[in-house]
Amino acid sequence: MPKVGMEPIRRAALVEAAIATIGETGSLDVTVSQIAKRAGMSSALAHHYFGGKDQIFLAAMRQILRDYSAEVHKELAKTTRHDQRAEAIIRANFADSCFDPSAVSAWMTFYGQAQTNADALRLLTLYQRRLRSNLIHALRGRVAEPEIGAELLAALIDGLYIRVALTAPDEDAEAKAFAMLAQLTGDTQ
Amino acid sequence: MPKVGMEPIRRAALVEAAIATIGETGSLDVTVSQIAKRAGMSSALAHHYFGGKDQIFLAAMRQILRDYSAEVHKELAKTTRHDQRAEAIIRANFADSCFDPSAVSAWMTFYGQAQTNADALRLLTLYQRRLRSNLIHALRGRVAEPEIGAELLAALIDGLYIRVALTAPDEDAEAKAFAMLAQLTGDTQ
Amino acid sequence: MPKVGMEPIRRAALVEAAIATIGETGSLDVTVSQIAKRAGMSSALAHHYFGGKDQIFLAAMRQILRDYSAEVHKELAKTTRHDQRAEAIIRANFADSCFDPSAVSAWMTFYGQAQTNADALRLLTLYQRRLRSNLIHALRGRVAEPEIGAELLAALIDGLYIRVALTAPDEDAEAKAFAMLAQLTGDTQ
Amino acid sequence: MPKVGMEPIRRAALVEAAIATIGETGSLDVTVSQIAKRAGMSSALAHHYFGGKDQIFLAAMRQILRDYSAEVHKELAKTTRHDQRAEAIIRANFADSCFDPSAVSAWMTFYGQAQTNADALRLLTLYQRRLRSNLIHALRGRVAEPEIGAELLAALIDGLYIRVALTAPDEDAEAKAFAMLAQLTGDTQ
DNA sequence: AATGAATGAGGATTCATTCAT
DNA sequence: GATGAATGAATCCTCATTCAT
Repeated sequence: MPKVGMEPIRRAALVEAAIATIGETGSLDVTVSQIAKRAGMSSALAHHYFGGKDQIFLAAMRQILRDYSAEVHKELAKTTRHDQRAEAIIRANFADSCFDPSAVSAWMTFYGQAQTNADALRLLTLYQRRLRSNLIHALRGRVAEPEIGAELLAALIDGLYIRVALTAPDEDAEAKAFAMLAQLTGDTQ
Repeated sequence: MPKVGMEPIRRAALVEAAIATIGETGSLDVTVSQIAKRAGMSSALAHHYFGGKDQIFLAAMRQILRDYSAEVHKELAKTTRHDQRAEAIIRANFADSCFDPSAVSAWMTFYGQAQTNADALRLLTLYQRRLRSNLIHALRGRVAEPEIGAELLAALIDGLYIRVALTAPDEDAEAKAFAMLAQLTGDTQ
Repeated sequence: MPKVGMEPIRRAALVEAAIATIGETGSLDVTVSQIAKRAGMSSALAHHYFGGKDQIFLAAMRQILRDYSAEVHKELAKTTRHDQRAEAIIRANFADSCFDPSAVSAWMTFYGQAQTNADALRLLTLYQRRLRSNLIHALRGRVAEPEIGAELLAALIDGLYIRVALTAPDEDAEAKAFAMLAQLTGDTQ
Repeated sequence: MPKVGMEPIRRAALVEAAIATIGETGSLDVTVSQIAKRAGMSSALAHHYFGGKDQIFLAAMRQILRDYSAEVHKELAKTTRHDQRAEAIIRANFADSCFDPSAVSAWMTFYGQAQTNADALRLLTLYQRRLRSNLIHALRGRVAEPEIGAELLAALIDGLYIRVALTAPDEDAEAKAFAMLAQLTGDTQ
């Protein structure tokens, strides 16, 4: 057991533990000690590596976004047909991994944080910009005004996500987003 | 200065102060003392009337929902034409009062709370059910499947609200919701 | 046991406890808890009344200076002869109370604090200004240049105090200061 | 790059870094890590060489005293006339190097430390004894009672130093000490 | 010789909550 | 009805110190 080069390992463990703890608790009201204990180290070490609670949270958020991006890319890679890209994005947004309690909690608290924490807001904005530009690209050629269509679809995705994640876990959000897409593209269902 | 019958006045003052304080802080990280001071009384009294912090928050949320409902009813009352009801609901959801920092903060923290706090979740579900049923009613006769249309429109409203409230304060969310409605009803703009 | 009007009592108790604790420890490395416990209350209450550790220390320093001032006035009040005032001031500066371990500790840490803490520096300057002006007044008519004489005598008093307080507890500093005064006034001893 | 014989170099670097850090901070509230980093090594190594924080401080104090002694000897070496020695000592005590922020800080914290730390007290006593014996020697033949004169002058030097270092950086302490010396020796200026 | 890793202990501060008046 | 008094519990963070490599 080498005692060198632990930093990335510890950081990753802490980020994972942070997400898990937030997920279990359902809020940001988790202590550094809880996270550190779950990650198998002292809270002092957590501070040593991250500098403070906020930065642990921020790292966790970045991880969530990375995971989400990976999901999107995975789905996009599955198809080569351009007219299937929007569907792929929708599928990614409603993948099971997105409804993992940890992810839901992190995401919701994320929205809360964005009001106070500039870094959180920046990350959130980044996510939204990416989703929007992905959708614009995917809708080009399929709808008359891709910008507007993307905006609507993006908002719908966020809105459906919240509904399903919070209040209606059993609904098929994906199907609804597909319906909306059909509506936008004028396809007959 | 009568010393009796103060309860409702005190409670209202506390609820108002709670909303204002949450709005200013941008999070639920506000102390009972802050709220009580703003309401012009001791924190002990706040506890006396509400029993605890959580219940103050809950009362504040109820108030927010009441305000929101009032806005909806006000808009609905402005028109007698049934085919204007959906528009009225949209207008209510994007009224200036909904973008008041206090309201945004309360609403976002609400989403966060809903994961842990059963009462918060119940209130949130209530809101969503009401919005949905209002929309179903409003869309009846205008779209083929009012249930699905309502679902889409509701999700879109929530999604647009989050976007605009958090990351794009200058965008015209109302116009987009109208566009979506036109899309659903098949109206040419 | 009335439960109202405790603030001044608590504050006084804390200040006294702070001085005593600093005296016992011999440094500013004392915890708020220690002070609070000695004063018979929780550390939370200490914070409640003073706002923070620094302010407790500051209050303690003010108390030390008040005590010192009282000593000076007491000695000055003992004589009506103007040509005895300098002697009175010297006596006050070397009164037993000034060599109380608590006072010595507080005074020394005071010097240390003055470099970092603006308030501490202000208090220290105040003390020095007062001593100087007292001495100028007392030397007027007895020496050719009261300002310079006062400066010298004041420095000598501080210097002797430090020596005696720290390294030579058994020396008679007062006698030396009298010798210096005689030197300045040209009196034959 | 030889790996042997580093000890004295490391120790010297740490001592210098300690003095500089104390000077910058204005207090003893500096961490071993800060000192070690400034000295270009890990805090673990600092511990390895010195055994603990206290010993680093002590070494720093010894260095300060060494520097001070060097200043005294330098000034004494400049003159061969015995009746100029007292002046030389005074000049050394108010040399610019003595008012270097680092030195002032170290010196003041020194006074504070002396109450708790036996080693610090020993060093301080050593300094005072040396100053006193230097002055006695220098005053022999110039004043009737060199012992008393030395005592007075030593106290005056310390007192003036504190005043000037802490509260009146622009005053000419040296001139005042000269005035006092003239007073003692009965010289007309 | 040198260091990154790791922690235990502690400390200031905050706050919801209770209680005597 | 109302409040000042009071606190226990908790939390973030710091730091000297130790140890394996």
